[in-house]
Amino acid sequence: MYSTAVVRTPGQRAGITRDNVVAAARAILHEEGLAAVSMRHVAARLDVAPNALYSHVADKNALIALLIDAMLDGIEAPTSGPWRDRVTKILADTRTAMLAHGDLVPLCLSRQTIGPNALRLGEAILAALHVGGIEGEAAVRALQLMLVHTIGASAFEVGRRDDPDPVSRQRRGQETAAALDPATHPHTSGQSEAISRFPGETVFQLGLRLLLDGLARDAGNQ
Amino acid sequence: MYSTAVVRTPGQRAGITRDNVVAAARAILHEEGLAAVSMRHVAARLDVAPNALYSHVADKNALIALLIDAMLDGIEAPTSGPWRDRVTKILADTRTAMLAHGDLVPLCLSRQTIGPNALRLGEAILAALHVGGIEGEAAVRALQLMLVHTIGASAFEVGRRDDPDPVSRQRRGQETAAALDPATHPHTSGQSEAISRFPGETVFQLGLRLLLDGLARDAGNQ
DNA sequence: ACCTGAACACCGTTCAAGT
DNA sequence: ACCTGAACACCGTTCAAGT
Repeated sequence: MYSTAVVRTPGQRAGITRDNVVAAARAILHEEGLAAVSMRHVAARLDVAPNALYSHVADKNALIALLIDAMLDGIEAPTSGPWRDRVTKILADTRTAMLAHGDLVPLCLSRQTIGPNALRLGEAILAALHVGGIEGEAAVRALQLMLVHTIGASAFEVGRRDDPDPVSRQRRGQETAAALDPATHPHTSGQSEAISRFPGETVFQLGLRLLLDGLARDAGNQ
Repeated sequence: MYSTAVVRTPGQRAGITRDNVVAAARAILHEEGLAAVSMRHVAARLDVAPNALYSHVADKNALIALLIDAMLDGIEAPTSGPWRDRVTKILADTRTAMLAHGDLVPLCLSRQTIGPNALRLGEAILAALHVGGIEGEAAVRALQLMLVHTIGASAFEVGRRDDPDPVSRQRRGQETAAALDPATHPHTSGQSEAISRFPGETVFQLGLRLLLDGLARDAGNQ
């Protein structure tokens, strides 16, 4: 497929654009996962030398930032309906998009994403909060709070989904059997089954509801 | 310091233990950050060959898991006082520990941590929730919800703290100026200052309060 | 401006061998 | 069981050079 013999000499151009680079990276991300998204691998798929990418992207970090915003591409922001429903819809769609790109989720929390899609959806949420009487700095804190919940819950879910049986995996590395000892860990041992599960949709909706309830109440009290 | 000439022949032992490996990794983590925590670097600090570590640790993944649990080492779980204060104390201390080991935080969300410290603190939170009338599966979901918030907010904070001016950094890679256009992004442009800030302590305490309020209310209604 | 060749300074992990 | 030597198959990035 890719990495067929390159027949270009130093002076010739390959006709690569930044969109091409991002598209190739996305393809690799979906087909082989984040670990396979290396500069060299992306370059090979485009049939260019590894360092050719640096003409279109500052470094790998910048490429990842582009991938993150591209993940939010299809999400639309409703402009009508009750404000809480609007917020919930946007964040639920965001969660769905993140679950489809699991590898990328942990990176979303640890870097501020200010791509066009992130800005568009953030603006829509601030607009909806405004309708609900949440404005100014309070609205920004509310947005950040809900982003932490949405991205955090998604990362939590992906980690458990992609790592089916961490108990038996980690057992040959730590003394985990203590969790099952009712003497030292009565509550944990009784709920070990529930702990190993993570009903993502349920927890996401529950947390978002609790946050919105509280935020709406705080706004009303002022 | 390390990587002085190794004078051991194949048959001889270096006397390394797993605790030594973890300690060396922690030292590197603190002094040079997560990126510097490589198997080869850790081995060099212990004056052993890179592959010698595999006698004490399954792979790098297992080493990271040990580092994560070690991060929670000093946190104590209160056994008296109001149940909400107990939960808040444990999670606030967890947040503090995470902020001190910023690099590690994103990894905490994407992998289930079942080391002894994580289990100990989880048990303490479940015990406190029990006092508050939150039991069984509801308690587990409450715990997961609060962990998502605590770890998520920490990751959010670290990402912004360690990346001081992401706007000017990413500007040479995406069209971010749209955020400042009042026509398309009225709410965002008006709050761009507040958005670039993230008052970690405030947001953490706010979110935890809202979650606990809601959880307590839900428990009372049943 | 865009691309290649070559290189630098790294990675994690495995395999065979030594005591 | 614990460790070394050597190797495999990779990384991201830079520098000089070509058109």
